[in-house]
Parts: sequence; C-alpha cells; structure tokens
Amino acid sequence: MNHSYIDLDEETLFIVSQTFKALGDPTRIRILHLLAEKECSVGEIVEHLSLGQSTVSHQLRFLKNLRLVKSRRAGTSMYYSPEDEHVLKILEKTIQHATHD
Amino acid sequence: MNHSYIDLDEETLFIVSQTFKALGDPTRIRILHLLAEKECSVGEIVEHLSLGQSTVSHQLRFLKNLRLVKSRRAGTSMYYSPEDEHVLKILEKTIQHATHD
DNA sequence: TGCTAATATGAACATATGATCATATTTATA
DNA sequence: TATAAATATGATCATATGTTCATATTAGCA
Repeated sequence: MNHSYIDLDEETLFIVSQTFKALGDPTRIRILHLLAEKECSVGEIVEHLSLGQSTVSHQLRFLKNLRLVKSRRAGTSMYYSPEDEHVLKILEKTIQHATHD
Repeated sequence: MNHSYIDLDEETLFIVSQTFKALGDPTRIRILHLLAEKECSVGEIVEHLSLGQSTVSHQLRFLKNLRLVKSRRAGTSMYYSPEDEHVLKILEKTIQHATHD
C-alpha cells in the first residue's frame, strides 16, 4: 500500500513548519500585523509596540531569514515591510477568524 | 493618533499564536496531514508515520485541546479526525504552496 | 575626524517544547 | 474477575526559543 500522497518529504516539512513557527509567537505576530498596515522603521516598531530595540531587531532578522519581511535603508534608519503575500494573507485571515469568532 | 486597528488584544494574540504554534511542528503537521486524508486510530497514526505511541498520544491531546481534532471511541480504539476546517485549509494550502513552489 | 542616532549582534539566562520511558487507565472478552 | 489490547498520562531530560544586557556596526553631519 502506497501512502506517498500523505507522506511529506523532509524539505516540505521543514519549510512549512518554519513558516508556521514564525507566526507562532505573539511578538512576531504583532510586528507582522503592524507592517501589514504600513512600512515601519525599527524605531517605529519599538514605539508602536512598546518592545525592546534588541528584541525587535532579533525578531526582524528571524523574519527576514524566512523572507517574510524585506528592508530598505534610509539614512541611519531601516524600514521594514512584508515580503510574503501568501503568509501575510494567512495571518490576517486567521486574526479575522479569531476576532470575529 | 489611534492605532487600535493595529493593536491586537491579548486574547486574540494568544489564540492566533497558539493556533500557528500547533502547525509549527513537523510531527503535528504530519498527523494533521494524515488525518486530512482519513480518520485514523492512534495505532494507525503510529504505524503510518513511524512514531512512538506516547508521542502520538501527547500530540493528539495538544491538538484536541486546541480543538483542531476530535475523537470518537470504537472499542478500545480512539479514532481521530480534523475538527477545524479553517486551520486545515490553511495547512493544506501552505503545503501546496511549499510543494509547488 | 569626532560625535550622535539608529540598528545589529553576541552572550547569557530563564522558560518552553518535544521525545522517551514507565506506568496508569479504559474497554473487551474469555 | 483476570487478562490482553489500545490509549492516556506523568516524570524526566535534552534542546529550542525569546528576551535582555552590553557592545559593535553603520550612516549622517558638524
């Protein structure tokens, strides 16, 4: 009996789990949800969400490594915005789902 | 300036992050993906996925606490199946997305 | 170049997580 | 009721994760 349609290869499993892991933390959810609204510098994120600067930087690096956000430099500031439309939609829809029961 | 549309209340944040956390582990992804195909007993999951019985039981409890799976008893066996259509769709779509690039 | 602002990085620490082992619980049946 | 089969549970342990502190890096500007 062949169940290859059920079994997921390691790479797929890794990518999918990593993606959801990224969305599985309150801090990263808040950051992504904010960026979904508007591009922000690190400092703006820190202010809006009342988080430590280091915390935000670390989480942004995490999100950038997974290509969920991109950045551009403007002087001494770094502006971040979402990069993965698919993931962003999933997040927003799930927030809607959770909010409006 | 009011950013209430951006700020998420703690409860929403908790629910959303918990949901994604559930999908952020390879073992749970494999279990849910299998159950998406067909209802399975604990033993069947163990066999199909080559996992420890205890591991499967623990993860099923985790998933059940989040109402992502439901169970029914049949003799000494317990049959599990997905309960949350929304989450299951997200998982399957993301797997598609990861698989077909 | 020297100074400041903004961001990034590394180390350290506490907590969370997932697997495993041993054992308990539940149901069916002789 | 005694036993077996299937599943659930609790304890333990190694690893992963997220935050914080201190410091490094980068860019702008006097």
